[in-house]
Parts: sequence; structure tokens; C-alpha cells
Amino acid sequence: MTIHDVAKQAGVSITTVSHSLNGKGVVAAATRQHVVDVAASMGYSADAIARGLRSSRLGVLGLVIRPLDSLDSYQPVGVDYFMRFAGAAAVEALDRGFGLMLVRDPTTSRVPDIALAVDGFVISDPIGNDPVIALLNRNDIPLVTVGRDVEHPEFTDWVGTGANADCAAIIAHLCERGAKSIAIVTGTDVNSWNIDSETTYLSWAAEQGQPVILYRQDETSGEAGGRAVAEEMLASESPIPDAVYCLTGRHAAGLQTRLQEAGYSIPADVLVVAGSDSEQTRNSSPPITSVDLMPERTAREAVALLVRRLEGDTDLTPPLIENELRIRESTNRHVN
Amino acid sequence: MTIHDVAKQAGVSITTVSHSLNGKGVVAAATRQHVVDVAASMGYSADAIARGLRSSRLGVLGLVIRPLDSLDSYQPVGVDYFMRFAGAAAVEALDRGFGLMLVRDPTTSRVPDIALAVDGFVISDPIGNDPVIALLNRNDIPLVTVGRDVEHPEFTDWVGTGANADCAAIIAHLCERGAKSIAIVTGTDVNSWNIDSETTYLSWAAEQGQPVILYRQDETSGEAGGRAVAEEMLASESPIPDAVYCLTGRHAAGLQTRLQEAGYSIPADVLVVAGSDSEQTRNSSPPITSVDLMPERTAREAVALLVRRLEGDTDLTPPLIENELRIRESTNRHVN
DNA sequence: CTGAAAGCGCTAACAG
DNA sequence: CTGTTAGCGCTTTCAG
Repeated sequence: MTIHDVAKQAGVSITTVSHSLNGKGVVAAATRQHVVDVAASMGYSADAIARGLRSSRLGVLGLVIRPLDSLDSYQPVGVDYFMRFAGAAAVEALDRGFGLMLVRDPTTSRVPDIALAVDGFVISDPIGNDPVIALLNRNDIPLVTVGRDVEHPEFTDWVGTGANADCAAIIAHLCERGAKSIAIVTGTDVNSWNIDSETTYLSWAAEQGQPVILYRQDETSGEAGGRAVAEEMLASESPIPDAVYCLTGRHAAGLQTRLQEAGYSIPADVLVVAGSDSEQTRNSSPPITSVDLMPERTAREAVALLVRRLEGDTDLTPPLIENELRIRESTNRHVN
Repeated sequence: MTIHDVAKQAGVSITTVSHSLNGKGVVAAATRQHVVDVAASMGYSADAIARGLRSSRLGVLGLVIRPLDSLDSYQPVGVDYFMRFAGAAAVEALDRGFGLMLVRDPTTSRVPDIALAVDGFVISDPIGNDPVIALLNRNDIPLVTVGRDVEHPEFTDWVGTGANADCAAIIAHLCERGAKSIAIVTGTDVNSWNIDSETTYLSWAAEQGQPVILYRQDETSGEAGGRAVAEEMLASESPIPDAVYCLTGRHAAGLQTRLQEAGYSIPADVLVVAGSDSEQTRNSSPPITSVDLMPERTAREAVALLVRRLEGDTDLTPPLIENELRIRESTNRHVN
């Protein structure tokens, strides 16, 4: 079933069919309507590939979630951020007439050719000087990131909060709940989430003359990694901090459990906060206060921004997503 | 950068380039190597769209998750089955050189044209006489389902267990733990999971002369739906069953909570089991014994099967995935 | 207002 | 063994 069949059936040329169906060119209203009707009755729809060949517009968006490349697994247990992100991105893309293709790091693994034929990419949490971004730039593929490439401050097409605001809010919350010595546990990926959080923490510590208690722990280590950090704290000469901010929910959950095993009570002895809400933070005992990174909203905004860019809407300011702090039992300590 | 550029650079015709790069035709080894080298040095890779136009092979697989269409949301809270499924499917597709495009029900919503240009589809949990399957068949798009279309027993290209085995295993487990009256709570979607579970339950009841205690509750109702079923049980004249098998984890969690509020103790008074492991079943108090539906393995097998079909491997027996029962506190009652 | 015709970049017959 | 050529289904000038 091709455009020819429709043309024959409608008694016009293929040009007229094309014009009628796409609203291009100049076609008599009656003719157009007739063609549209015939096409509809035949259940015709233009071949997306052939159309793409001419217009070099496939109607598909690519999505690459960088932290999953690092984790080397698409199934980090309990971490629902990425799925919620991918699901929302897919829905938003669909609503805007695009498909959404999930791909892995197109620089390393064998990725289908089609990956570089998509109309644009959303890249979640790029690392510094991200090779994926470089590859896409080389191929002139428009892209939007979620979180900055920390080495490319001049690139502004990204959505998110920049973790600065979250980190500041967390610190304020902990201080309000009486924290005197706040530790931070970041991940090791070089993305803006880790970098900005650390920076904000450090400058707060410097300003307030607070001690710096900084741990960096591989994201892939999960709850075990959180336990390991707790272990280090317990083994250290200095006293246990009275508040710990772990960026990942899995670190937070592991750390909290280990501290409890060592006889510390949460939140009475130590306040615990996570920078990313996850199954682990919601369901620990006690549940852990966490930042809801708003994966659905973020994904939708990222896709929306990309699509508007593709449609030629040039100078658009990317939206700043405000994350929300979910306050739970792990910081439920009241101070007078 | 087209095949012409490479041809010019290598001093051969475009045919030779095409043949060399695709391993087709007959090209002198030296020539082939030379072309390959030149192409590599130029960073050339064939345009996937143009190639697709000729071969009508796009290199992309479509994935539609029917229950999400019913739920009308890609973010059912706590349900990680689909995300794990989608993630694993994407990885498997990528490993086999395909992209994976997530789309919604292509019959109802406005879905990009490209959706019908993909090479094949994986359809998770089709409903009876699924219109999506009909649409794809009409367009001659190969497909594999996860779970049967209950109205089309002749279609055998599906992977999964058929919920029969799970249901039988659950019943056996409950009996072993001393259950005397077992209730089942299914969903309302007309998919093989619901239908087969119900059938197995009914025939077991008939064979054993057990009373039939059957509830059907909308999947979308989540935990509230589970509570509602508990409510019905409490309001009923007959005594509360001493074991309840809810297919969805969310129903199970809601039901358990409501029964506990009414003064029943789990597992002492009532055994609770869920047919689908989820955040809710793992983290309820007590944790709920559940079937691990093996989303990763299932997804990989489904994609693998589809790809082998696409590659012409015709008579392949779809694998039967064996799910695993995760036994937890909610059925921890020992009988001598 | 409508249609003929020229490609988009590639693959695959078919000649040479 | 290599190159010429005819399309794949569509969009888009450009003539009629």
C-alpha cells in the first residue's frame, strides 16, 4: 500500500496526495478532502522510513541514561528513578508525535546504526566531557541533557535543578533539626549531581566554619557501599557525625542500617538524609528523608525542550525543576 | 558524508563500497580491506534510514506493555516489574544490534508513524483478542507476546509460564502451611495471567471440593483496591478465609493492612500471598510471600525469540520461564 | 490548481 | 572481480 495506490484510487497524482495529506502546497479544498477521505478509507499511512529519507526526520528521540551505563545494569534494585524517567519521557515523546528509543552509551557498545539517525537525544546525567555528547555533536544531532556537563558550562540546554539548591535545602533542614556535624557521602561519577552537591557542601562548611566530613563512594556499591561508609565512620577516631547526607538512597539505607547495628538510634543519635528518593529510603526503618528528584516532571520537560528545539524554537530558556524534600522519620527530631 | 564520498576517496564505485562494508557480493579481499579502512578513517557509517528504505529493516524493535495502557500511567507506584522488564528488553535488544522503542497502544493514541515501521514487536500481557495484535498482523509486523492472548490459543509465539504453574505452586504452598480456605483476588484485565490463575484455582477447588472464594478487583485500584476486598471479606457473613492469594502486589499489601487493622494477625490468622513481587510485597509488615515473575529473564527471552524469528529462524519453541516463589513472613506458619 | 520528474542514500540485479 | 543502473516510497521543485 503506497502513495501510488491512493493516487490511483483517488484519481489524482501522487503529488496531490502528498500535498493533501501533509497540508503542503496548494490544493483545492475539495480535492484535498477527497484525497484525505480516500486515504482514510484505505487505511493508508505514509511509510515512515521513506519519508525519513527525504526529510531526514525519523520521528524518534533517543534516550541515554548515563548512570545506567556506569552501573552496567539496567536493573539497579530498588532504584526507580530511571524507569520513572524513561516511562515519562516515552509518554511525553509519544504525546508530541515522537517515538522514544532507549539506547546505551553509543560510543562503546555496538549500538544500532539507527541510533545516530534519530532526531535528537536526551542524555540523563552526563559525565564531565561526556564522550556521548562529543559523538552526537560530531554528528550534528541536537541534544538536551538532564544535569550539566560539568566541563562544559557554556552548554546551557539542560534541565534540572543543579544539585546546589537541593544540597542547600538539605543542610538547612538538618541544621533546623539540630545537626551540629554534618557528613556528606557523594558518588564517584563525575556528573553535576555529585560535583555540585560537594561544592555546595564545601562552601557551606567553609562559610560556617564547620568541619568537612566528606566520603566518596562508588554508586554501584549500593547498600553495601553505604555500610562500608558507616564502617569507616565507626572505625574513625573522631566521633560519629550527628547527621549524614548520602546522595544515593541505597547508600543512605545501608549506612543507616549499619549505624543502627552499631547501637546508634536514628534520628535520635544521627539524622540521615538521601539525595534521591528510592524504594530503600521509603521503606527503611525508619523511613529516610529524601529529595524527590521529580523524574516524571524532569523527563517531560527535557523531552518538551528537545522537541521545541527540533521544531526550530531557538532561544528557549530551559526550565529549572524544583525538587521536593520528602521529610520522613529519619530526621524527625525536634529542637526547641 | 555519503557512500559516494567514501567511493571517491577509496577510488572505487559505490557498489564496491556497499559490498565491502556489508560483506555482500564478491569483492577482492584487498579491495574490501582498503574500502573498510578508508570508511573507518572517514568515520563513515551508512545512513540507517536510507538503508532501511531498501531493506525495510529499521533495526528497531517496538515494545508495548499492555497493562500500562490499562493503568493509563507509566508510573504505577512501587510496581517495578515493568521497568525491570523494559530495561532488560532494551539491553537485550541492544546486544543483538537492535534499538528498543517503547510505545503506547498504537491503536488508540496518536503514535508516531515510525511505530509501524519497526522490525518487530514485543507485547507484554496482551488482552483477549488484542486489537494491538490485530493491527500488527494487518501490517505484517512480526511479534512475540509475553503471556498468551487468551482468545487465540493457536498463537504460540509467547514466552512466560502461563500463570497455571504459579497458581498451582501457590496453592500447594498455602496448603502445606495449613490453609483450609483459600481465597483468590484476580485483576479485571482479560489477560492470560488473570484468566489462567482463575481457571487453575477453580479447577483445584472443584477437584478438592474446596469452597470457591473469588474476588475480581481492578488492577488500577492498587492498595485501595486490596483494602476494599478486605472490607468485603469483613462484611461478609462467612468467616474470613485463612489464606488469600492476590495476583497483584498492591492488592495484597492493601488487603493485608486492612485485615491487620481489623485485628487479624498475619500469618497467624491469615496467610497472604501475592502473584507479583513488588516494592509493596517486599516491604510490608510482615513482608509478603510473592511470585518473582522474573522480568529480566522474561524480557531477554522474549527479545531473543523475536530477533531469531526476524533472522529467519522459523520453528523455534518459545521458552517456558519458571518463576520463583519468594517465601516470606506472611506465610511463615508451621504445621506439624 | 495539478502533475511530471528529480532526487534523498542506499542495495542488488545485471552487465561488463 | 568491479561498475552501471534501476529502483525503495516519498517530498518537492518546477512546468504545465
